[in-house]
Amino acid sequence: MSAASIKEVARHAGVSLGTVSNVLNRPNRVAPATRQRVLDAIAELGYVRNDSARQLRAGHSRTIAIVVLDVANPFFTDVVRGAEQVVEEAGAMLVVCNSGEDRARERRHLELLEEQRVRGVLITPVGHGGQPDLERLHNRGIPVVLVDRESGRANCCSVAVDDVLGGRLAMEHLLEQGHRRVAYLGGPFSIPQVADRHAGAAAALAAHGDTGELRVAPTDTLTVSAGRRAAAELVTLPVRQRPTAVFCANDLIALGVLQELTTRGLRVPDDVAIVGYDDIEFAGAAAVPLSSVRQPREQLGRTAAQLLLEEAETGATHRHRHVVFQPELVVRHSSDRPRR
Amino acid sequence: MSAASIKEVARHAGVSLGTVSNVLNRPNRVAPATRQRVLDAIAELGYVRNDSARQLRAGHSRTIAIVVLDVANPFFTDVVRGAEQVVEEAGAMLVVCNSGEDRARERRHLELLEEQRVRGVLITPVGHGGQPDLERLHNRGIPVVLVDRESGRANCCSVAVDDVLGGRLAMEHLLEQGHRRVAYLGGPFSIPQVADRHAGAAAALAAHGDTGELRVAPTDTLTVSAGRRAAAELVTLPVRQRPTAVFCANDLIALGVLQELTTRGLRVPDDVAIVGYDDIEFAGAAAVPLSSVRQPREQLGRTAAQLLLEEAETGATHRHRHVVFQPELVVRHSSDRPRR
DNA sequence: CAGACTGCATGAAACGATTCAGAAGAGGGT
DNA sequence: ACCCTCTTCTGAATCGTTTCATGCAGTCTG
Repeated sequence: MSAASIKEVARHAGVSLGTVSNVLNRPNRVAPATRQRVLDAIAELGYVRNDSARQLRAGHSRTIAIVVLDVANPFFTDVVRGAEQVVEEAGAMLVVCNSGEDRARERRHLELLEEQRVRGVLITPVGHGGQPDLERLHNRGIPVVLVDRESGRANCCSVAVDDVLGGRLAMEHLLEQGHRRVAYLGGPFSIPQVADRHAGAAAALAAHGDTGELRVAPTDTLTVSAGRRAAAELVTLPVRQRPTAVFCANDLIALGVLQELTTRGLRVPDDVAIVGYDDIEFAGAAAVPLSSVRQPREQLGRTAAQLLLEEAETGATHRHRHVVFQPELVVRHSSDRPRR
Repeated sequence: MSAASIKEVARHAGVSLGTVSNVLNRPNRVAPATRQRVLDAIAELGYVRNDSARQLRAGHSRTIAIVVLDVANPFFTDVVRGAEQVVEEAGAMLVVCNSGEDRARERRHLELLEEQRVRGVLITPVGHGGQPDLERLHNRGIPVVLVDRESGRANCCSVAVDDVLGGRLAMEHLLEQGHRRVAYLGGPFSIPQVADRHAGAAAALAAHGDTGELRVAPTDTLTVSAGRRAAAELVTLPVRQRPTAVFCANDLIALGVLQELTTRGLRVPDDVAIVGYDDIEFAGAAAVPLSSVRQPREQLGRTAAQLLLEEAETGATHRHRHVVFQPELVVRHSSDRPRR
């Protein structure tokens, strides 16, 4: 049972502590015969390294943490998968922590991670990210990379996706399909993504020159049912004022809109076209396959992890970088040119 | 920068090591005045406990790991959320590891977790769960709880959901709605869940007495596109042989079926009724809201974590338990009684 | 053959927290 | 004065690993 230490391995193999350690960490410094004896002893005793002792000595662990707003959100799960690839390649371990959009839980996680002397932290902070908690980590020499947040003038790396561009792409596409009355559904606008996507759409309309209208139908959350409610309201408009297309701040809203419109006998895309955002797995599997703006989610995770590892290795000489990815529009049927 | 140790705190406050430790761990053993001086020193130096040293001394960590087959699967994310609640309440930390259905990665994770001397492991193992890796953990005194796997005669606790019952509930419901030709879509049957759900459905049909048919349309995966393909094939049957209802091994398949049938002009539920399994978030938001068998996913996670903590505390005297939860059928519109 | 070098093995010191036997001092009782 | 008890504080020992100065043979060089 339990707890065979390096010392017992040494005794068993008839060598000293240091030699066993060398076999483990610099095998080629040890004569083959000796090495084999040690390896046999290890196998026989079922010895397993004690990482706590290692870390204590090393001053830090080899694990990297990612703190996400919601483990169940497909956006984050894909980011996690991306980060995982890079971290594991580097022989480290990725642990996933869930803040659940709760500042207190976020703080508690960060405290525990700090106690564990993690090698670095990837985080999408609750709120905008000017947290003093993050500041503290940084001061303590623990690298932090912001995910899907602009760090502004801040003192850490960040990876994000250009949401303004995403909004523009969606709007340009709708304009090309001939739409001139478009609604933007989403909210709250306190979420940077929601505001940016709208700003992009508005900019595209302005650049287009033609007269045209971008009506904003704010929602209180980014959920399917919020989408349904918003759609129900749009439908009450007189036909001549009713938007011929809607651009939704995310796919959940878009799915809600699709569902509500269909229920009320409006055809998508012939009566109302829809473009969503995020390209979640179900976007393509909806009753009418949904056009959507896709973000390079795994890529985001991979890059974030790379930046972190880089910073962890170079240390003080590190120069912070801010990587911004470009989203792409995936055109499916919900935004086909209406047949009239 | 970095690394204020307990020793420096002691010097700063003019007390000994042991006193600082007491302030941290048994504050009431220390005179209030002294305690305050120590706390001030801690605040001033920005001291943070070093968990590695703590663990080294204690012999084990306070983190609990959960190893899941797929971080992106809504089933597991809910289980994680449930486990989180319990683990955090107990003042421990939950780390999520992703095996991605890959035995090698699973093994690597377990090795690292063992090196870290985690307090316990919740796991849905790749395959059936007779792994020697798990055996090793157990021998080393690290409690293991199987999630969504029957441990058979095995030497650890387990939590699971009765999939046979779930299959029965779905089938009984369809029989009640008057269906006599039903298809079961799902696969591969090597997945215990797929086989059990079918077994339950078959049992319900047999118990019903009446003649009736349960046709099996095996799929190679449990995805939306697999569902579409299977549905496309069903549609080619002569109307008199075509099933009037399908029971799908999970919701993704069900959504695929719904989509394909709709595309081909068949009405759900009037021409074909559908019952899915898992009750994922999108089940209720589908074009036709989907009837589905719901598993108590968070509950599963909570209970698993409770069993684990219990075992970690009681130690050798622990008696393993196997908890089986009952699923429930959520009836929506995809299985409404057909109007004819 | 002295001196330099190489290859291999050694074991004490350090990392930082916890624990525990016991010292020091205060107060009470006789 | 003496013995007890109680509270409060002390500091050495300990956990398991890594590192590094050191030692010991043997080999090569001139």
